[in-house]
Amino acid sequence: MRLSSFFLPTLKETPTEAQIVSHRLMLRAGMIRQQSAGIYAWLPLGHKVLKKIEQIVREEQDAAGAQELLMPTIQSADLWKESGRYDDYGKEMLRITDRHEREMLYGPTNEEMITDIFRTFVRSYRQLPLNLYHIQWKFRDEVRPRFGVMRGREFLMKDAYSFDIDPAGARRSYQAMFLAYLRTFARMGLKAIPMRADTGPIGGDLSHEFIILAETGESGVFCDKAWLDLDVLADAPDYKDDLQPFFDKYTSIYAATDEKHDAATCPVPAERLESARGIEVGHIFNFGTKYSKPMNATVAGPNGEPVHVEMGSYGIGVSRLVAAIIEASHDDNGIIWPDAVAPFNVGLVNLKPGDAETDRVCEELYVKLRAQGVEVLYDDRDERPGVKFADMDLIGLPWHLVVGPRGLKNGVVELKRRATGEREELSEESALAKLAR
RNA sequence: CGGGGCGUAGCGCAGUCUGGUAGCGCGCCAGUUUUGGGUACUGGAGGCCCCCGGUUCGAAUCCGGGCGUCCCGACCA
Repeated sequence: MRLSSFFLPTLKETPTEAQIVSHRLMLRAGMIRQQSAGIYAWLPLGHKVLKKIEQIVREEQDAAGAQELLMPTIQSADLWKESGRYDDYGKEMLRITDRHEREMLYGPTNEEMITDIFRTFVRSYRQLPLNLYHIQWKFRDEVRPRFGVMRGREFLMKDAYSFDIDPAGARRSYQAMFLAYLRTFARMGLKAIPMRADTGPIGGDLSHEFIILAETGESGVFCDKAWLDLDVLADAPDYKDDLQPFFDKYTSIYAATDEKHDAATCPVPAERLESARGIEVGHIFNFGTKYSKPMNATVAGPNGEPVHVEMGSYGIGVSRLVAAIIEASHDDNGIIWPDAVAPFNVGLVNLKPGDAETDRVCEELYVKLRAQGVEVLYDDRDERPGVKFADMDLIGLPWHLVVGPRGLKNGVVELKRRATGEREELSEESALAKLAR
């Protein structure tokens, strides 16, 4: 993509409404535009990141055996009356009346609907286990939306729902999602720590929150320093194997939010205790038959008798993750995207458009990089070098490939790693080799 | 849902107290200049001063009502 034609409305000044760093940077980097309190339009750069995150979530859900479908954002109130939540959910649920005076709602979650789909089509325990998920916009009418997309009213969420014939099966489903979540966040370059959680209004008896560490996080967390050295991707078992040992290992290492942490009873000695800030980005629940009973979702068991299915639900805040990643990865100059979620891999900076040799080398690099499968944002604008460097740092692409007459005179281009600020002068060929995927 | 703040050019703000031709910086457009970290100068475009009503010869400014938005608290992925 050529920056001269890319829709990227960056801001030099910070809008006053933005209080936290991710919100400020998302506005300044031209990623989002607020349309109403807690409701945002995603501009091209933000949209690209959102899609990258969504895709990693999708791949890990698929790998764990979940299947994607897509349910609507607007739901009928009837299903919610059946589960009893229509009255329980309160003002957070946005209620809508259609032209026929029918009660509708903009879904804050989908347990009822997925249970309805399940009970319509699944008749036998032989069709289990089953895990269905979708990635869809949700709406919760927060009293006080804030912090940009971190706590908006409209948000993109992946929610998965598991169905099993018995509690043992439900536990396996839960463990598979537990593993999938650790892998998902690790792939995004995040350190995510599962913490035992209250089950809240959704109910159930087994639940973990996944908290990623970020200096500017909303809540305080305490954990064993052992967490910091764990490499989940290297450690992860195969989904076909027994996941219990892995689950036991990861649930036994101490971690607690500050509400639950008690210095007096903490099993971790002070020198091994890490105190940090964190942001919740995922939450998983096992809630047994909470919905299958009132909504009568049964399958025929091995002896032919109907059995209420055991369910669980598993959420990841996809749009929140965009902000959470920025909270965890930025500096004074702007965003620092982890490679896996960066909107482009490389920012190619032409320091002197109009200079024949500089233009020629840039065009060549632009073509060759893309041929190598590298996503490139080519800054071909007629702007001052300072403007280009500042914008490139702000939008945080992982690699900056800087081409100017001064370097070309010596046959070199400059490659900068955004995260470390490390710069290296090298030949065009070596730069291409280094950036090859 | 309690308490507070703010709505003036795309963004950041002054002007409101004390009513009298609507301003500044950044950005944008044209030109000159500059050329490896947001350059300098010249010229220009751009405003239902949040909305409705009232007071007044005259309202961005005073009064009443509404809406939007942000912050603190309680609540939440």
